[in-house]
Amino acid sequence: MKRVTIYDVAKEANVSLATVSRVINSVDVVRKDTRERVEAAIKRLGYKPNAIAQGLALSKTTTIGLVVPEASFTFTGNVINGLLDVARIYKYNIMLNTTTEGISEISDIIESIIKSRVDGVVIYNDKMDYSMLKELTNYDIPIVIINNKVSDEKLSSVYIDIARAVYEKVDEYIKTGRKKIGIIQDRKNNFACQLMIDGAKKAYEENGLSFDGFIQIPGTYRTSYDFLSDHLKEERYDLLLAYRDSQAFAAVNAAEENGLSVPNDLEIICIIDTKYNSMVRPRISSFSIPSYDLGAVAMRVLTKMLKNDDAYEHEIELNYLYTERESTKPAKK
Amino acid sequence: MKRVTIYDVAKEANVSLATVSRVINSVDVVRKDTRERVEAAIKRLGYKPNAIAQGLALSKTTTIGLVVPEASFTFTGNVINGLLDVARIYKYNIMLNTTTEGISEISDIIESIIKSRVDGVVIYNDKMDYSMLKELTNYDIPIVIINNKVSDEKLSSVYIDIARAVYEKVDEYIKTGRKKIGIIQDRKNNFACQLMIDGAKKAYEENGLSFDGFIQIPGTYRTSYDFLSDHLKEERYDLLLAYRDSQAFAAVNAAEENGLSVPNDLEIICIIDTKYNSMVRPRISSFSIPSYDLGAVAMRVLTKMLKNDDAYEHEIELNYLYTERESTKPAKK
DNA sequence: TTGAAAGCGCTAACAC
DNA sequence: GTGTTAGCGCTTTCAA
Repeated sequence: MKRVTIYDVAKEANVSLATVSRVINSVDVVRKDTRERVEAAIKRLGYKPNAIAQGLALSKTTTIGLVVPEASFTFTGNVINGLLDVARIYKYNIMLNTTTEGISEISDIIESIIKSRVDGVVIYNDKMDYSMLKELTNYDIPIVIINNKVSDEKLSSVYIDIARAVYEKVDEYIKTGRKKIGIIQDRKNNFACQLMIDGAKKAYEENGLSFDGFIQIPGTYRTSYDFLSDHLKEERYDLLLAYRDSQAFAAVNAAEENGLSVPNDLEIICIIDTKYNSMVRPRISSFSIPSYDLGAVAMRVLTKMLKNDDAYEHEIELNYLYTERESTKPAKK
Repeated sequence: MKRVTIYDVAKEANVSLATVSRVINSVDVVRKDTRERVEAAIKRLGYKPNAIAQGLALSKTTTIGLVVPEASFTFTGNVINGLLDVARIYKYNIMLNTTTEGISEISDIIESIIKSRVDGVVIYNDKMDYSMLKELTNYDIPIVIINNKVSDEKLSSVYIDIARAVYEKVDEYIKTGRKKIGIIQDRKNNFACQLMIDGAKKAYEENGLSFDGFIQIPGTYRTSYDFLSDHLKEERYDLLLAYRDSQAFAAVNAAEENGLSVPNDLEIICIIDTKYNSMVRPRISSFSIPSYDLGAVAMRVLTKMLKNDDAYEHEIELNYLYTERESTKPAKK
């Protein structure tokens, strides 16, 4: 089936290609009857405009680049869903790119983003590489960063104040006498993990204490679970904070297999929330980070940037909510 | 920063744009010193070829369309990872599209796929809509379907024989006297679920029995968990088969909260495998469907189709493996 | 209201 | 080995 072009339609409808172009772009000057003739021809031929040619003519692709960390999409998935739903509304296409461990690939991603001339980029990447940003802003293409508070002329961000979330929780625990708090390292989310530490530190310091509960997983251990199984034999905690759901599960399992009952002997809180948090037993208390909104808002901001609409904030903080479940002791009312 | 074009490079290097084109496409006729001059100019100007213009000139975008069901990416995520890894090797870009419940949107997706003139399409979608396929094959664009056994001239598929997996398992259970087997409906995976039923039916029939264990979740129940909590009060099963991990968890939770111990009073098997299966307690026995490979192989097949290499099979079946964990009784050795 | 023609940035004959 | 030029399919002035 030969691909039908605007010329074919023009010939079929007995008009010039300019007129066809006007019809498909709803330029309102076309007379009703010729428009109908063209529309009929389009339908008859099954014509679909070539977005590539349009992109070339307009220097505009209505495509945005999306960069996310590879590996698990459990949490990222929600972000993507939010982003896609909004992108659909505005008819934007999505070019998906994932970042892998190998740092060298970052430049490949930039290369491909620039080459494909996307109109904008959304980056959701924990190990935020500022060199990547710098290079990208060079091409002055609008960028929205998810989960990082940064902004610049062509750069906005949508994020959650994880440090504050942790700060508040830790402060509450310290004030109620549960001062031995650990934060489990998350190698795949170094940045977020650092924010957690920052929040904890602040809470400790404000209470005249100093924080030393960062639990580093030695490289010799294959999983957090393996390490925690050993670690919890020697070290007692009142509360363990994990970033990802799977790390919270690892903590629960390691605890219970060491004879520690959750939440009585050890409380556990997860930062991000996924459906799995309410599926395991005990259910894991967590902050419910609005992951879907993170994606949706990011895309919405990007569309504003793309139409040079200045009515938007460059740094958008979304609210989290703490959801108490069974892995923590009920708060005193 | 004005976007630099091939003309700018040509001028800078004092050659014609044809020569620049040859250099960036590594056409080997260029003399060494002029090539170096061009390369220097490219670097100096920070030139990156415009893939859109290339796409127009070549009628080839080196982009493939990927269609996946939205919602959870826990399992789909692995498929995507596999696909992306291979796509990266062959320098293909990915246009991501998700299908939602609303059936009307399918035509939008096709529309956007055709318009963007991708070179090929990979579809991973349970509720496989054959009308979608028909329309897509009309445009004779190479297509690879994941999780569905179909093929045609420009159509290949990569799949797993879920019916057989279930058949074998069910047969084994029947032969060891555990005949009351239930299959939990999965509304989000109707097709896969039907395959499970087919497999079970076959096993029952071959054993002179008939299968009536399909557990439909009434629409009035919000979750499988809610329904199973009630259902398991009235109905006893030897084995429950779930497609997704979350449904298996629902079954475990519902069972244990009804005083049924897993696996002693009730065994549970999950079809697809995710990391969560080994994180919950009891760990869930499952088939490990090679989800990553599903994506990787699909992409590899697609690249073969794209270069008109005929040395590939149109229907590729991948093997599954059964992994026994704690939600089933140990097989007698 | 419609058509002609230039141009978007690149590739690939075809000349030289 | 390198340059010239005609497309690729579309949008958008500018004329008519």
